[in-house]
Amino acid sequence: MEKKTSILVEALINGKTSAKRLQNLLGRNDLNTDDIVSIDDLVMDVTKSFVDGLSVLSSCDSTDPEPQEIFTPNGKETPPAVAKQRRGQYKRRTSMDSRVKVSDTPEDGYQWRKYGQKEILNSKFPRCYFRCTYKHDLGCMASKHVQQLEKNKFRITYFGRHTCHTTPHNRVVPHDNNGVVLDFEAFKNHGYTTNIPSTTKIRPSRKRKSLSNKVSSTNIDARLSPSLVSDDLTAMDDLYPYYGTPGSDNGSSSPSIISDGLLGMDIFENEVFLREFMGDDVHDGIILESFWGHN
DNA sequence: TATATTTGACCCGG
DNA sequence: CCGGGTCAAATATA
Ligand SMILES: [Zn+2]
Repeated sequence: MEKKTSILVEALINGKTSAKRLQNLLGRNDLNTDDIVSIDDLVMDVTKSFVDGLSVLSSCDSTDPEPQEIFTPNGKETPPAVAKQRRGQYKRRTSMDSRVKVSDTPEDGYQWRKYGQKEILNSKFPRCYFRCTYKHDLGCMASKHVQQLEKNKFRITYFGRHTCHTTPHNRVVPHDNNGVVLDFEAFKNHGYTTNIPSTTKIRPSRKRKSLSNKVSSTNIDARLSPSLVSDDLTAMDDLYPYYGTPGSDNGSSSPSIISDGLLGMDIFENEVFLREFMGDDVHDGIILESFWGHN
């Protein structure tokens, strides 16, 4: 049966996909508890694909005759003509496990690949669909939908989580930029506070170089939301920049840019971002630190 | 050459 | 059938 074949194929493809993701995950040595859970799930998925596939095979092997190849009467294979464009089953849509944020920029530091765009009823702007750039290379299943609500206002819905463990792009190296202002007001305006558990503690650390060496602390405009303020602004001790920009800049040209801009903070996906405001332009820039961990 | 975007067809649940 | 999500061939870009 064609139906059974498609079920079998789907099962095998699921197994292959899960095995690929599992391979990627096992290739790492800095697994967190989330990854452990993922590994468990992936093993279950692979097992299930075998069970499903075997189930299909055993059910049709004795009953149904083998499906014959289709030939034209004169022996030539049926030409696809314009090709049937028939596609396999689409992957199951998962509206669960989604997170939403509204931002004034569709960028978030991750590398995405656009795979679609749709006009949405009662929406002024089209909705754009993205998946992680490393979906195929690393089996990362993260994706997002971006709906522009108005000028400089985007609603971003995230699905799945990044397992690619790549560092977000577009990073800039902050120099010793005295006089830079950190505008934590950006916090409140992005709706992040509602997503931050009140019990969340900023993990203090003395191992790392204080950021106040690089940014004049007297100029820090700390208008953080109350739950995040406190003396734990020493949590800045825990903030340090990653280096490296896969883009065009070589890191030496960035300092002047930084010192001219206004910096704001961003929190997303357990990471703290510094963002640079240059007039109307906002450049997502520096990942400072993973925020609250699971272990 | 290789990778990213565009875009209409395809898929699927309601 | 419709609306929204996805696929993939054609196209663009470096
Ligand atoms: Zn990813």
